Amino acid sequence: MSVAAPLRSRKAQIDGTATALFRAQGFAATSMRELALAVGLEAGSLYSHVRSKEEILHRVCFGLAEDFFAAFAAATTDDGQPVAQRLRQAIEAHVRVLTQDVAASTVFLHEWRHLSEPARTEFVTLRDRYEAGFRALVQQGTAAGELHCPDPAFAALTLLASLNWLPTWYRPDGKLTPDEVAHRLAEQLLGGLLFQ
Amino acid sequence: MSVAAPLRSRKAQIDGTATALFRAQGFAATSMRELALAVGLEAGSLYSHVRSKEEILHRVCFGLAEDFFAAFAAATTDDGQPVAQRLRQAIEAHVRVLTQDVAASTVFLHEWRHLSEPARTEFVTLRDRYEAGFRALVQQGTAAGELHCPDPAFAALTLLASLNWLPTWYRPDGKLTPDEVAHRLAEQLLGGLLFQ
DNA sequence: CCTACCGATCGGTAGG
DNA sequence: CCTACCGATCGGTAGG
Repeated sequence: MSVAAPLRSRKAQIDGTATALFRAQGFAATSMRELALAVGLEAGSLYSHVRSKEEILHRVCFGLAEDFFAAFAAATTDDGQPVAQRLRQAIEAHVRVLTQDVAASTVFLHEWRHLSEPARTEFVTLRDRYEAGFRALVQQGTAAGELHCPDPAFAALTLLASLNWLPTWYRPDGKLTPDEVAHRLAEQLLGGLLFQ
Repeated sequence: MSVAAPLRSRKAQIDGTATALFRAQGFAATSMRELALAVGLEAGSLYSHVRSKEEILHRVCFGLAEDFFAAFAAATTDDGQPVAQRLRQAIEAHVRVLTQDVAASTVFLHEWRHLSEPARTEFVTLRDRYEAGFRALVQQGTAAGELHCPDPAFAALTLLASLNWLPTWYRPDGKLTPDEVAHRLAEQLLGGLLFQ
């Protein structure tokens, strides 16, 4: 007795479609009826798979936060590499997560304010912690004499900021692969930080 | 007979308050009743000063577009300066417009998609033209051997992108003045483009 | 997963 | 500038 079958994939389909709609129109301007139509269900049926509209947003935002943390950790595990090299890898990792799912990234970057408390505060805390990781790298690099900048905290902030506009212009079907984009961005941004 | 008095300033007050609300919550999530309350009127009274919710958005978006164009033009009028210097001035001018009204800038950067046609297309056209101005500078600078980058169009795009995240982190009451922020950003970004 | 529906709220208008 | 109100639409639920 009872269901069982396509529950998992239905939910994933709903999340994915919702992400695309949230990206294109914003969370507030996207209605559950619109989502239902796009996914081929009646409005009320959505609630068999999803508790609320905000629950979808919550999953997207915190899911991507996990991706960013995992990518950063993998990119910066110390192999005795110079700090500048680890920073370069962190930049490229960040870009790769952004390019992997542009829609989800846009939602992550812009729509999180529609989370209600306490989720909203939790999210901001995560973001701050992530930024602190970059800040630490820039500070270490500066202390080690590998980077030169008047204010490491400012440099780290604007460095990350430089990357986060990417979902606005990046096209997955463009002529540059994600890795090429990541490499060029790192090159362009680090060129201003590295000695020489 | 008839009114006359505070019409102008009321409208400006409504625009300003709406801009702050649009920034904080997004256009779609901001109701006219909320705006009315914030401005000390009843909901219906708003429509004595304003034709529609979208009209406010239209004014903010296109008003700021004018500011950007004017600032760019003033910053790049040729005094026989090197291209790199004109690019630096364009960057600083862009940052100064952004810092001058962070709320309006945020709306300009993010909420324009809630414009309906044909305004939306007009807006995108303006943005493209503005970006083309930066692209031309980077291309000229590269051709003149003042800048070095593998792909001027890519560099111009990401350069501007780097600046546009500013409203997300910039605090008018921070320790850096707008001019200092503008200068540091230009320094950090151009450092990676300039020879040496 | 659908039908039918709830109360709330939306942008905007009429008439003064 | 207010009161009173319009039709539409919203997120979500009940009951099957």
